[in-house]
Amino acid sequence: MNDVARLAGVSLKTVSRVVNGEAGVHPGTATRVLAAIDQLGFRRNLGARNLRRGSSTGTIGVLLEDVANPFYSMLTRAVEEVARQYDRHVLTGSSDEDPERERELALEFCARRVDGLLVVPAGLRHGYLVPEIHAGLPVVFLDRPAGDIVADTVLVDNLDGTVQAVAHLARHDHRRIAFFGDAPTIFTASERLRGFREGYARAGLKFDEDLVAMGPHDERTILDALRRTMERADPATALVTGNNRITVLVLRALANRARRPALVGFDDFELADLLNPPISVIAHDTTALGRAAADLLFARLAGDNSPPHRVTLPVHLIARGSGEKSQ
Amino acid sequence: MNDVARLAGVSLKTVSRVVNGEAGVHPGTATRVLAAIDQLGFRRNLGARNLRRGSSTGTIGVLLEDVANPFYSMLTRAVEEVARQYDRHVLTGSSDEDPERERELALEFCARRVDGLLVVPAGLRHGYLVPEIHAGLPVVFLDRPAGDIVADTVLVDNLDGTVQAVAHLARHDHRRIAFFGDAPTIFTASERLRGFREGYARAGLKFDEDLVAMGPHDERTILDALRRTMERADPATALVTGNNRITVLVLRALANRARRPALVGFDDFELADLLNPPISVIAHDTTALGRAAADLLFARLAGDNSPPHRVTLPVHLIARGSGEKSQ
DNA sequence: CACGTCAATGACAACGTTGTCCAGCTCGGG
DNA sequence: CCCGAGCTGGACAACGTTGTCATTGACGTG
Repeated sequence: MNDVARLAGVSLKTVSRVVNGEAGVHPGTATRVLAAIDQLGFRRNLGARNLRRGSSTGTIGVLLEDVANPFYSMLTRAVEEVARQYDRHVLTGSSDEDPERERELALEFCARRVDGLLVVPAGLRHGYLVPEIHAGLPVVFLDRPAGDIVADTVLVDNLDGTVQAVAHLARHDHRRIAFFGDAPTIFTASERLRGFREGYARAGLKFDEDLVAMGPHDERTILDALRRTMERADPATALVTGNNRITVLVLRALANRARRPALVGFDDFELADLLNPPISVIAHDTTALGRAAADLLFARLAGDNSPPHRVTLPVHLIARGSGEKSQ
Repeated sequence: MNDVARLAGVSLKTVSRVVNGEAGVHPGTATRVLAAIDQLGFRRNLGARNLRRGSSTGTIGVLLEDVANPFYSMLTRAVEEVARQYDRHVLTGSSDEDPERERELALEFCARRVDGLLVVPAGLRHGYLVPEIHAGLPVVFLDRPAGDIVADTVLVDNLDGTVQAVAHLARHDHRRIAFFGDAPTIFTASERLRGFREGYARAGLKFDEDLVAMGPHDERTILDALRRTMERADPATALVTGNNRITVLVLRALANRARRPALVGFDDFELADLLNPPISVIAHDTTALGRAAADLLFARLAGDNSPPHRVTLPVHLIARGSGEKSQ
């Protein structure tokens, strides 16, 4: 900016005025300054600007498990869209379900003075965020609640989802239904398991612990789980899968089997309707989830300081056929 | 930091020393300072730090079409992974294929003093980046080349991809093959079309312009295109789709049809192997693409100033069945 | 002509850090 | 007892901006 001023033969402050479109600069002077800016390829340093003005950095941080997972990338996009309306940019970080990594990223983002933080928490302890929140940083938890602090949270109705899944399968005469879920330390996984039991209870079925296989899952554990639950004297005739990844693992494992259990998966996914049979799922509006969380964040930034909200978005079962009978 | 100094009863500079782990601070003093930091919830302002030190901001910018598209989210993740190795964070921006938006985002990222820029270009003119590149900003173009400037670029072998697709279909006795591609202004789309023609030539087939339908595509244009190419006296018996989205649109449009053309899609996608028939695709290693581009960027940051590279990654056909005959 | 008004511009401090340099203290050796 | 070395700690400037206030000169008015 100094160089620009020198080249245009004006003071630093005048350049600043031109750059900021402030009134009270002679048009001729402004033209000279703009020419100098162009010639030097000057671009004002937003870091310095924000420092001086004490204003926001214009960024928000998003912490999630893995941007490559379609579920999270849709969330990210929804957040980006809202952020754009408020002239903010998005810093993303993938925690890979590692609480320590999540903490590092969160504190790093704080040191960068993000205006707010959206977190899909991996860990259960978020005390480290308390000073930041206290210092005025808005934080919204997304898809999962914070472990040990009260804060804004936007969830989907996990429990109701698996309740509906079991009800649907029971309606189609399934009596022995298995559940393959993610690691029970993950909130959504344990909620979905809870809903699964609840569904059994409401359908008046006898719950059998042996039909539950919690993760983390990979190809091998899924094959194991299928063997344990399907190849026995009283096999499960139906299966509920606890998230999109597990659903895909199961589909792949079942691909070449003659007999397949009926199936309802948690999370909708692209092409579910084009498989044979089309896969019934518990769907929720991922975009709405991201948008709701971002809206809440920006409401906080705009000064809303009501007590922490906890929003639960509905889920709904999309019956496509795979839940109706074993094939 | 001032407050911390006051509380600990030391000078500003001593706090700075403690925060930076510099030598020459009495352990007792350090402890007092750390306690004060803890008590006040102090977190150093990285913006100010970078300003003062004139050092990097520790961020790189990634510009792409849409983070929600699995192809781009895999790229993003690969980039994030490399960035992490170099202690950098990632700012993403979706341009939605709008060159103006891309330009805005790029310049905004420059003003934020990102250390480097990875761009999947939407527009054809990138002159606006010249001053920045000249000023030392490393920029790597990814998946598509820059329109009008020479710069580092990492591509996949689009041409070879559709050449292979046509060869594969011709090998299975298809003589009339249609191509549904994206808007021809998009580099990858026009390259793939070029490869498609080249494939016809190499297979000794007679090219028919009427079997080509370039986008942008949506549900309606795909239905139109299918009608035009398939419901005629001399219908196409096979189809090459120009990217993952178009492939999915086609699959959905064909879902309830009795007769389906043979199909080869550009871009692999999850579950392609589980459809009926399994979909043959031209696959490329998306993660490798993102990694290669990021590696190149960080090489530049590390001081490599050899002439611009242009890397082309290979593609390969995965024959799964859908390319073999019409059903 | 003196004065107030207004438009245009500039000098200076400050944002929160860190690098440079210097001052004070302690301690051991001569 | 003096001196220098080594260890602590602080004062000050600077990074690139912008907010505040002062200065300059031109102009219109009584």
